[in-house]
Amino acid sequence: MTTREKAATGRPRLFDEEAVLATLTALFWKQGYGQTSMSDIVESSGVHKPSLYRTFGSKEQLFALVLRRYLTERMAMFDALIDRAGPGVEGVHTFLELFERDALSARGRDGCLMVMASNELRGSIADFDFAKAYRTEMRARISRLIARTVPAGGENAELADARTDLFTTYLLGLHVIMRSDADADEIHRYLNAMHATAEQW
Amino acid sequence: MTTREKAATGRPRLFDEEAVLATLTALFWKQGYGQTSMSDIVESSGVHKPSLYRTFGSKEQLFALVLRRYLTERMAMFDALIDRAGPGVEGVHTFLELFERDALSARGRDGCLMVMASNELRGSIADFDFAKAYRTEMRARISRLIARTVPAGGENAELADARTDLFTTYLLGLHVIMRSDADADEIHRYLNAMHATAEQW
DNA sequence: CAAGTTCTGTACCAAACGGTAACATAGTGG
DNA sequence: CCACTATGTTACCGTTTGGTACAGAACTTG
Repeated sequence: MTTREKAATGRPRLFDEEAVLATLTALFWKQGYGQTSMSDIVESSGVHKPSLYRTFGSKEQLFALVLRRYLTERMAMFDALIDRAGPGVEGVHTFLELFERDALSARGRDGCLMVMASNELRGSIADFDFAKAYRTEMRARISRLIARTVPAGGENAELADARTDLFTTYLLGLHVIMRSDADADEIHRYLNAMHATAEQW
Repeated sequence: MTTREKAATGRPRLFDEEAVLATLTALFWKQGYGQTSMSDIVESSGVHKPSLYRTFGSKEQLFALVLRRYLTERMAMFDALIDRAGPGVEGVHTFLELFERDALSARGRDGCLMVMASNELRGSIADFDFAKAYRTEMRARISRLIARTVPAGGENAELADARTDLFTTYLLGLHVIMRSDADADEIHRYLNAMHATAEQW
C-alpha cells in the first residue's frame, strides 16, 4: 500500500503520496476531522478529488492512513527525545525540557493529533483502534524513560509502573492544555509541576 | 435569558428550557459538536427546529449555553466531591475513590464535555472562552483539595501550587483516557498511579 | 370577543457535504 | 503506432447540512 508493488503501466502519478499525507496530517491536526471538508483537503493538497478517492479510498480511510503515519512518526520523535535524555531522574528533567521546546512550537500549540482524534471520534476509525494503539505505544516509550529512575528489582517494578502511568496520563493532559490556547507561561508552569514531582523520585 | 423576565403574553412554551439543555448536554457529550446535527437535536429533544432557533439562537449559541450549564454543574460536582473528601493526604485518596466511581459510570466513559470541546473546537465558541474558563475554575477546586496536604507557610505555597498543577493536568489526561474505550481495569490502574504519588506527599 | 403576541409545526431553502461518471491525457508493452 | 492501463480534470450526483417563511394555534389584555 505504501510503495508501488506492480510495475507502473499507466500514466504516472503527478503527486507524491507521502508528501500529500504529510500535508494533510498538518491540516487535520490543526482543524480536526469533522471540521475538515474534502474541499479543504483538495485545496490544501493540490490533488483533485477523484485522484484522492482512487488513491486513499474515502475520507475516513484517508484519515486512518494519516493517523497511522502520525503514530509512527510521533513515536519516533518520542524515541529520539528519550534517547537524548540521559539516565536517572536527570534524564526525566532533560526530557521535559526537550519536550517544552516542541510544545512551544507552532505544531505544539495544536496538541496531539491522536488525543484530538480520540476525543472527537472515540476509539477507532476504519478498522484502526488508534486510541488503544496510541496509549500502548506511548506508555511503552515512557516506561523506558522512567525505568531509569528506579533501581532494578522485583518490588521496584511496581513503583516504576505507577510512575509510568502517572507520567503518561500527565502528558495526555498536557496535550489538552497545549491545544487550548494556553500561553507559554502557562505551559511552562504545568511542565514545572512535573519537574517538581520528579525531584522527589 | 434563563428565566422569564417579561410577563408572558403569547402562547406558552410546551417544553422546559432547562430539561432540553440537560438532554442536549448528554447528546453533545456523547457525540461531540460536529457529529451532532440539528436533526439529531430535534429528535433527541422532541422540540421542533423553529422553536429551538427562536429560543437558543443558533447551533453554536445553543452549544455555548450547554457548555456554560455543564461548567457550573461540573464544578458543583467537584465541590461536592472535595467537600466529602476529608482533610490531609487521606482526602486526596478519598477524592480519587469517589472520582473512580463516577469515572466507571456510563457518563464517565464519555470523559469530559469541556475537554472534548476544547479539542474539537479549540478555545472559544460564540464569545465564550470556555477552555480557559474550565482550566481556571477546575484548578481553583483542585487547589482547595491539595492545600490540605501541605502545612500553611510561605515556602509551602510553591509546593502546593506544583502539586495542584500536576493534579489538574493529570485529571485532564484521565478524561482523555476515560473517553477512549479504556476498560475498568485500565482506568483503575491509571487512578492507582495518582494514589501512589499522593502517598509520598 | 377582538386585538395583540408568542409558540408550534409543516414545508421549504440555498449551500455544502462526501463521493463518482465520463472523458481527455500520458505513459508502457507488443 | 496501436492497444492497454492508470492517471488528471471537469462536471455532476443525491443527501444532508444549518437555518427560515408562513400559517395556524394558544394564551393575555382591553
